Amino acid sequence: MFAGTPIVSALAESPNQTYSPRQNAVLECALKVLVEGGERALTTARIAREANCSKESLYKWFGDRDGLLAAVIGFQAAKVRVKDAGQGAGDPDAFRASLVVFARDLLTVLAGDVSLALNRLAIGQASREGSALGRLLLERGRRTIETRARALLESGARAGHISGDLGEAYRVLYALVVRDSHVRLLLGDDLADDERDFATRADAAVDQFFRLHGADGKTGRAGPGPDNNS
Amino acid sequence: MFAGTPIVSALAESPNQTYSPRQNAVLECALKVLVEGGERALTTARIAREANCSKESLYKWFGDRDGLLAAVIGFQAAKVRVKDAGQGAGDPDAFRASLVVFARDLLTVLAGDVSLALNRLAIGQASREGSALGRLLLERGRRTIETRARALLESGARAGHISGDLGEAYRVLYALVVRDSHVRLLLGDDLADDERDFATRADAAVDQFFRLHGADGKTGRAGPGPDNNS
DNA sequence: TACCCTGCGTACCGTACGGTACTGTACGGG
DNA sequence: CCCGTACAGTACCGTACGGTACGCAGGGTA
Repeated sequence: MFAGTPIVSALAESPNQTYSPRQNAVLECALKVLVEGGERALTTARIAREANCSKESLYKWFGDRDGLLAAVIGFQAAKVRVKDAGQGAGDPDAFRASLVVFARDLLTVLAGDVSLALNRLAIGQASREGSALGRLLLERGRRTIETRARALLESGARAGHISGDLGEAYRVLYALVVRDSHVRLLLGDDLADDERDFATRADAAVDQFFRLHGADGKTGRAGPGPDNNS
Repeated sequence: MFAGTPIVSALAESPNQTYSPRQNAVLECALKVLVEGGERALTTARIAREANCSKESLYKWFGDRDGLLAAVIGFQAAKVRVKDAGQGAGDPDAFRASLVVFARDLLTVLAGDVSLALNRLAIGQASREGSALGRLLLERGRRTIETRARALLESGARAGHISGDLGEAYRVLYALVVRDSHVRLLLGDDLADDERDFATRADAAVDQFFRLHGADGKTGRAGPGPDNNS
């Protein structure tokens, strides 16, 4: 996913606390436990046992359980990097293709086990404690996605492919791509077969996006806008 | 019909399980506790204390804690009724107004304390236990909203105001109205000022919906296409 | 009055978890 | 060789919770 691609603007990580390799290994282990068993399984004893470390070390490194959870979220967010996808903005087809790639990536990330587990964790803690984890997740995870998309849209706007407010355009694109799939997945619902086809969904969503925010007349496709509805 | 004898799982069958007034009062109280303090506060002891009943009664009525949670969700869902809003379909303006009302109601419900608390509860339990609560919530809560919207859209389609597949239209409408607000609220994020203006949001979303699914040329408004972007 | 049923209040039990303290051990520098 | 540091492993403690058992009051019935 972020394998060989070059890393772009990794956001000013001033508050980004870094950990030693050993601590990162423990966090990776905690993440695995979280994904496998949910929050209920994420006990300090289990993490310590799974990671072959002592509970005392956990508390020395991360303060308390909440600090550990925050570290897990920050650790995962640090692994996600913004792909450099703002190229080829001059060509309408290339721009459209970039949007489709973004949409497909977005769906893939949101539907992933790790993302779902972390979001469930943050949502479960949102009621108490001022939703610190939720804000952390939004700040670290969502921000990177948004910056990537906005850079893409901005280049498209400069090339005259789309019109309208960029922030509004981003939100519309996000809505058309994700729809209610994220919440339903968080609730444990299964996506329908056609909903699982992220490539087709991304394509259709970008079509609809261009009908709302494409520069006048342009659909982002070679031919006029399709009408595959019965 | 004697109430209180059978201890059913409340999840499997008997979807129309009804409770005595006393039990409903207890469930109402449990709902209040849940909204105020989140799942962590929803302990059997606290419910019993708050509702002036004994823990033993709770277990006799609802089986165990999970049964109680399921009963709370079912109890809340039973309070939500589908408003009969499919009138005036012949008039385009009235049809559009009905959609706007639906959109505003949808946002209001999803942003409500009770809805957020129940969704957080179900999401927190989604990882373990096969996400029974999540399915219950989707089945009871979402279904009613969807039926109302689909009836509305169907009447609009019959009157020739919109085109395209109805299911697709519903999902697009939902996406344009809700966007990512639901997830962000679940995560504890605060909506921006303009996002909190549900009336304006509903209006704009319906505008966009008509541009995607309105019968050719029709925007659902008296005048030409709107320009609500800054 | 005797009996029974319902349900409140509460004491109680087992367990699980967060957090702490203690011990043993490997390592590295002086 | 000694000492400080870091860390694994584990025993331990206080607490909170789910779930159960028991006592007791009120009301209905005969």
